[in-house]
Amino acid sequence: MNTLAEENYLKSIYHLSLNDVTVSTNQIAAALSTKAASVTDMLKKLADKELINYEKYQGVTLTPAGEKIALHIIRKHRLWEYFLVEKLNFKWDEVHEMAEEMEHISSVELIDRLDKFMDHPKHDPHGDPIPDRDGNFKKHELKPIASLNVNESGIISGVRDHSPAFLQYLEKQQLTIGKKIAVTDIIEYDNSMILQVENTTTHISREVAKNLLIAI
Amino acid sequence: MNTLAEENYLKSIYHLSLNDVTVSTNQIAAALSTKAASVTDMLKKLADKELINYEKYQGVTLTPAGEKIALHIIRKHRLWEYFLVEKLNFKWDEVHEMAEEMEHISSVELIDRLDKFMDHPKHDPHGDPIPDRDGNFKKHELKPIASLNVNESGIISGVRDHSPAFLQYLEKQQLTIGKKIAVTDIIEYDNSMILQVENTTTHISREVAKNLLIAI
DNA sequence: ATAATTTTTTAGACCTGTCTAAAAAATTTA
DNA sequence: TAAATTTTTTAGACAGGTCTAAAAAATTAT
Ligand SMILES: [Mn+2]
Ligand SMILES: [Mn+2]
Ligand SMILES: [Mn+2]
Ligand SMILES: [Mn+2]
Repeated sequence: MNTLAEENYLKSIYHLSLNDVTVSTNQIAAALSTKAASVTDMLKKLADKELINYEKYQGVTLTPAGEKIALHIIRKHRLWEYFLVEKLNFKWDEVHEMAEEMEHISSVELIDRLDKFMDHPKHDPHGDPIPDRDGNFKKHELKPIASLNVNESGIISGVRDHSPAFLQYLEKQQLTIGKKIAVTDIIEYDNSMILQVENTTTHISREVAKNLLIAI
Repeated sequence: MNTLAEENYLKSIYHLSLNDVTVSTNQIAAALSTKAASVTDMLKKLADKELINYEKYQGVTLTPAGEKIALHIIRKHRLWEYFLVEKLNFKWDEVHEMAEEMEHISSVELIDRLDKFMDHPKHDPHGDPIPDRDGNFKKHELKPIASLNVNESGIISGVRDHSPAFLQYLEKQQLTIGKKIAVTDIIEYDNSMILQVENTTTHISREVAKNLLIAI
């Protein structure tokens, strides 16, 4: 159907489209750790297949067909991540690279059965929504803890940074998905925040507060 | 590490080596549905990597390193087949193509956890042995039902033909792994065999009898 | 033992996906 | 708005893997 490279480009374009309406050649190159010239080559191929809208120098957007493919890859990625954590007991910081390979397994029937086997999970281990087989999901509105004021609270529901280092740090601080947090103080000097997390008090930097998301 | 193509070649050579000490270029080409010229190209690469012993015109054998890789791919293939049947409820004739893709997922930790998740199965859904992480397995000695005489019996433990058509036929006749069978009669005219399978009587052709294996 | 046939290898081409270097276009700066 | 800078595209090359056609070696038949 589509090559591995094509799938990875479509997925990257989809993710980048969440922040910008149109996605640039250089953004894609950075996301895929490749060179701008290679991206241009691939954009032509994807445009020929009518998976993206592309005018040279104007950046790209996904066509409905391209978005559908991207969402299917993302569905597979997140279902496999859920499987790895819930069934094989991996930690949430260990599963991304494996899922990067597994998301390219092609069988639709397989992924539907996997979905059923796990009781149709709605979110992956990092709080990201899992699209259904038609690509639909309700995008939960999240905001960073950094946007809270003192005495405001919320439930941890996602992360903006998916790096193992960040995820391991959060795990150690018990700042995991589903935990209720409240802001007890904000240090004026560096804008760092003191949080109440269940029975314990935790001090996080502004940087961390920006990358840790709560449900609105 | 190794490319997908290299892994498929090593696996094919391994399987072909079970029937012949040395494996020919044409045999590999047929097994992989490719051309002899392509095989020769790849054999040079695998010989350069010291994964096969290759002298031109002399056929090939796997080196210990090549065999280790082949067994690891086969381990993954069979564990995924077991997963698909036992956990996702696929039928035994549906899983091979999916496993052909899944066997190339690289993580060793993943496959060890999968093995543990399923309680270290010793055989795949077709009765083939699953190598352990070091590539060891006890090769069960099997013989075709065709080698039995009247009144002899055995337990169905494997198949020689893995095609969906054959597997579906066996399923319909209840001739599945683990079933005890006894030969009640052999028809002289065409050498077809009458079997007692639990409470029912089944009539199978010589062709089927040759491809259905019992433990010795 | 020679000829005919089959198997295997070589030669040369092509496709995908990547790269570097250089040219062209767009954007930013002054 | 002209110059400097940045972004993007083009040109040309290369590696992996495949193919067809033809040559070479091995095997089988006569
Ligand atoms: Mn991920
Ligand atoms: Mn995730
Ligand atoms: Mn199989
Ligand atoms: Mn099998």
